Amino acid sequence: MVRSTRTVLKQRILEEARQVLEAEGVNALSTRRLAKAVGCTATSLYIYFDNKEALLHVLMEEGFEKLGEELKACTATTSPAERPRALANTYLNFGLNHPAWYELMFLLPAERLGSPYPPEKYRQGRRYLERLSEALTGDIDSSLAGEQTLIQATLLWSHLHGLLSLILAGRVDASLDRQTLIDAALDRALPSPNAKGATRAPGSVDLPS
Amino acid sequence: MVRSTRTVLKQRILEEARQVLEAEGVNALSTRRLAKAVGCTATSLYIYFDNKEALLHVLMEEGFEKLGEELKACTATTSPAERPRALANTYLNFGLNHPAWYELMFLLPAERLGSPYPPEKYRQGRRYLERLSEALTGDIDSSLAGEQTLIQATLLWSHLHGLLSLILAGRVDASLDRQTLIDAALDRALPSPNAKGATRAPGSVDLPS
DNA sequence: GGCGTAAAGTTAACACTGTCAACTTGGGGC
DNA sequence: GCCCCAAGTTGACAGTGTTAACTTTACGCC
Repeated sequence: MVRSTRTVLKQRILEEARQVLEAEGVNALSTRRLAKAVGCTATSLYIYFDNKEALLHVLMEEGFEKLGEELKACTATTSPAERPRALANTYLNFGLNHPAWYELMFLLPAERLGSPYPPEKYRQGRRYLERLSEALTGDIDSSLAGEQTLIQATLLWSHLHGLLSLILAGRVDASLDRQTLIDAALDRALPSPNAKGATRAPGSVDLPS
Repeated sequence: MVRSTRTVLKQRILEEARQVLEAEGVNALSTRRLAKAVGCTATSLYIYFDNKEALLHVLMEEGFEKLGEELKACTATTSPAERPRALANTYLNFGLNHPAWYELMFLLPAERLGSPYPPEKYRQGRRYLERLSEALTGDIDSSLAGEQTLIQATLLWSHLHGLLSLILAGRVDASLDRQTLIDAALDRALPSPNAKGATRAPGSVDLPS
């Protein structure tokens, strides 16, 4: 291993990890493989990360960052009325377009990530819920509405997450059109169904394949 | 290894697997561990199962069977009106009371189960959807309603599955009462919300811990 | 400019995992 | 009583995450 001046190795490892994740999914990530691809030994990884789990946490936070920015942008460019549906679409699109990232962030069993995922790292995740809550309550007095709003936001999240899980795992009936299913889910999950008919709602999901 | 007359070893392996699954979760299941606990070598497993995946499939089918029977019993003992909510409660209870089984059956990433889960083994799973469809349409002309009903059933399933996933992964806000959340989910997810107020609906979820 | 030190990386090993080829052993049928 | 085939084992391969002990290298300091 050529000793790199002022360790860029960590970044090269992470870059390789990103590529492997996107190309082959989360369980193709192995310490030894990353090390080999990057040209060092497996133990060198432990200079920069406490363990494999810590490496995955870094990746997860990158994912949270990315999703967070997309949701933020969505919030900024939509009216309060259309915001809930637009946010939901953004969330779904993220999962459909980056399935491996979504699996890493939300689908990976907690045990494989070192039992309790550090709570402070969930703050970023909580922000999504707060953003959803704000959107659902109309951006005002979100803290006043309190529990009831948090419940509604959690329910919306669970619905989106459930649908995404089933789709990504390939468990939905193949005869069902994905977009139809998603539209129906949004109509059901969102409080204000201004279903005017066949016109696609703003920010509708665009399928990857 | 004492040679057992007329192979009971397979059953002993499965029994041990069930115990490990329930006691320590799905990723505590390892071929060598099961073999050691049962008193044979790891390779003996391959006499009775093509591979580890095949063993897990057997367990999964047992789980499907169990869930299927609970749903069947629920269908038999409820009126058409209360059936959808009762079925949903049965599904949720199964997941909450047997988290490891639920993880094995619905949460395990498909890749870890040998890429395409044999489609014919999904028939059992499809039955749940059909049962849901029947319940949602009022038990009559379920085949006539067709796609629209299948969509609604899939949406209900995805909602229940999403909520269960988040709860089992410990990702819902700790300040939220689980039962409150579940009740709210059922009110939202089910078509006929005869929410008469504080009276608990029949077949309401009873929490395990 | 040589030198010591601490950081950066490596080697070798441990304890696991799933899986296979080749071997041995034992019980039941002829 | 013998033979055969199924049942089970041995030993190995390739892979996983991880650790302790070692070597190498870059950099600041006198």
